[in-house]
Amino acid sequence: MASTTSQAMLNQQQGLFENEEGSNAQMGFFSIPPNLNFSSLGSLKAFGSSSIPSSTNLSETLLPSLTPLKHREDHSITTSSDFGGSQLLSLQRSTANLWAWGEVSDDHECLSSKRSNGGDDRHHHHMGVSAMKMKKMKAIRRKVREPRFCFKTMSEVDVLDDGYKWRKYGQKVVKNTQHPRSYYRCTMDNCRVKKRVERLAEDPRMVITTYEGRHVHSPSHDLDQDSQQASSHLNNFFW
DNA sequence: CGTTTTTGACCCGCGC
DNA sequence: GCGCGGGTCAAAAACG
Repeated sequence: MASTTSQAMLNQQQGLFENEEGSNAQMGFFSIPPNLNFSSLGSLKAFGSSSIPSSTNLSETLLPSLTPLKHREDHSITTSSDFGGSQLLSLQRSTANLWAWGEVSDDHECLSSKRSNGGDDRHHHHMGVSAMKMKKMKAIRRKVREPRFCFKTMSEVDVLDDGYKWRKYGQKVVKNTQHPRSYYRCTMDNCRVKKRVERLAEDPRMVITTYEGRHVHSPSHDLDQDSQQASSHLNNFFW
């Protein structure tokens, strides 16, 4: 099985994030420059609304080194150097960009940006808790949706090493796709962060990773001082 | 032997 | 109400 990998160096990544209130979420989309590899991204953290000044330009304030991506056609396919045998490409497509501006809550809805009026589109409530727990805590309804952060990468490996330890708890074949979606949970107890990994149907080389929740701890797999330093500007807003 | 993965069952929301 | 699709559970298997 593809475990974590330092091979998962990425030439380019794109991401999408959402704050805690899903409906009026403020979302941004960024691309990560080639000089940032995934290991340094590993210290990314899903943010909560508390840490995000909602009225500011995210791409400017939060991610100074990340360039906001405009909707555009990109033809560039850059062959990478190969990292330990795994060859990576950096490729952007307009369809991918379309996806990125969609909803995070459902990957298929990601593809079709379907929210139009800002009325009551709270119908997909999609909670991040299991049915069982939902039953148990019937009284305590938590309507606060976990913050989510989702991005896609061009990678041969499905599960990218983000510095945290994950345990797989499910796998589903989603409709109209040939690649299954995998569900992971952070192994740290009391930490209920989940992540979801799947390959894009249109382009199986693309891996979509969706994080949900915030870690209540630091990465288990320790980063050396340098890499922490290197991504310190990210740490203000992520994990 | 403890931990993780696999995988079918189960639950739930939603559309018809 | 029923069926479908997606998310999670949990027992068994696999792994180290």
